[in-house]
Amino acid sequence: MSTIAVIDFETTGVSPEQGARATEVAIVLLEQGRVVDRFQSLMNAGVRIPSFITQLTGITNAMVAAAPPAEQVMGEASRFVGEAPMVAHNAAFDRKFWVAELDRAGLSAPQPYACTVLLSRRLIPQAPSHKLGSLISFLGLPPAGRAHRALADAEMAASLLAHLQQQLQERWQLQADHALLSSLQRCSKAAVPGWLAQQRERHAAV
DNA sequence: TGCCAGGCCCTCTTTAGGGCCTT
Repeated sequence: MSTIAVIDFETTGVSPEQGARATEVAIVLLEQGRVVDRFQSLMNAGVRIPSFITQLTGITNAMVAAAPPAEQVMGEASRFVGEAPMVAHNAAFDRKFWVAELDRAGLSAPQPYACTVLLSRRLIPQAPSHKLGSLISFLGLPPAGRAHRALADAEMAASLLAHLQQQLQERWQLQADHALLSSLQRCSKAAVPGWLAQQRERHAAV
């Protein structure tokens, strides 16, 4: 049975190359569209949190100071994910921090990533916004607690991913595993209808 | 004080520019 790990980081900024560090990580394991396990932890990377980040996330310096070291948390997160493929909302962002924080902990990051922003732009082009919270609201999916906290955002991204997988199955009769989603996100939006028809024919021929 | 990234998409494009999305 294929397991997908949906991840979300809270951080001190947008770029590890510019010194930003992770402050919290959450991972939700999905199997056939259902949540089967969760991991969440604040982490202490030894950096101060900018005030606007505290306003955005609610994560304070005191909270992070009381959290376990970043290296320890990333080691636990890495073991939790294993070799499962990963998905995030704007995966380019979370993947950078996944790679950077694991590298600091002396660990590799071999997992492939897919992105729910790219997927939703292709499968839900009519959405007025492709921000995570906006998509959840637009689709009528249940919110999962405070936005901009890692577990709530990971739960919402998982809910969005399950919805996209269901859409692929109901509208195009495609079992949306990670390989299919990764291929889909590399298509241009204009090419999606033809690509989906091609995939369905291929699936029917098997 | 103000700014800082980067990959993707769309269009008034392709020898480019601006907006989106993440914290």
